[in-house]
Amino acid sequence: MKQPPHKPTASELEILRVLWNRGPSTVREVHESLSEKKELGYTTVLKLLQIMTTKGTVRRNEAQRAHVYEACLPAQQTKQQLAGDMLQRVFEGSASQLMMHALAGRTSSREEISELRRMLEEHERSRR
Amino acid sequence: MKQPPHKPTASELEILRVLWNRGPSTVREVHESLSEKKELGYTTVLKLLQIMTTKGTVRRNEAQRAHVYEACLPAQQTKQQLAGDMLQRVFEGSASQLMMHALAGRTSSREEISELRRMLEEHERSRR
DNA sequence: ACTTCGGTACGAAGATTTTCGTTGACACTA
DNA sequence: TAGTGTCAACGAAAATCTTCGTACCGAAGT
Repeated sequence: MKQPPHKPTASELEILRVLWNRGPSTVREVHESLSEKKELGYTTVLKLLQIMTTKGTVRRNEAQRAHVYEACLPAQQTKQQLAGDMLQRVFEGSASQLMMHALAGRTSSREEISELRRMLEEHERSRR
Repeated sequence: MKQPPHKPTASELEILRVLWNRGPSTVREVHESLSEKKELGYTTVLKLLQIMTTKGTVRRNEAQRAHVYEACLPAQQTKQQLAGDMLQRVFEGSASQLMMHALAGRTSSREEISELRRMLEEHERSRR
């Protein structure tokens, strides 16, 4: 069966972020990367990766003794899915509402703001 | 103990949205509102509301026989928390990335875009 | 008084997530 | 070859979420 892309859980997302940043990695590598931030057993990471494999979130290459995992979908696609999901579930599709709440309560640098403006331009241009 | 505001689960969010839209409501009212979208038992909603009460997500007024529930926090605050959380967890704090992915793969109306631009103006103005 | 209706409370089952401990395979090395 | 370290597989426990069935309670009819 062709399953729709699963929405990753919080832990799965942490792992995906490592895979996106590092590229294909072994369990050890993912574990080391995550350990910098918080304590977490090696087998915990292994199990997560195994589950994600059965879900089709990641695939693995077993050619080496230490299997090498990589995300099935590009970061772009999953991030877009997550953002779109929240856009609907929380902000009823209003992107400006989403942005307003994301920006509230933080100080954005001048660069951030001009980047936002640039992105908006671009989006508008490509729209038609 | 003073608990930090809980991040609502998917189901809790659906309920919160009803409470935000309708204002203080009875279980029946929430249930009816949710039933328009999907089938869901009355007691399921009741239970959820009870759990949310113990979590401190909602509070209830028991003056009437049918208790009246309302969200403890204003929509604005919870939404801000959710958006900020995703901003960090998925986009490592980059608002422009968030916006790019939120806008990708959907056609935004001209109004939506100018609304975004307006927001950005305002945010920039209030920044200094 | 008896029944019915609209409500709460409670318990519990099933699903999913998160976390590890243990076992056993394999390979390197002293 | 015995010992040590690295790895995957598996099972399982604990926590959390989601869903409802059942029991019980009071008010309103009849």
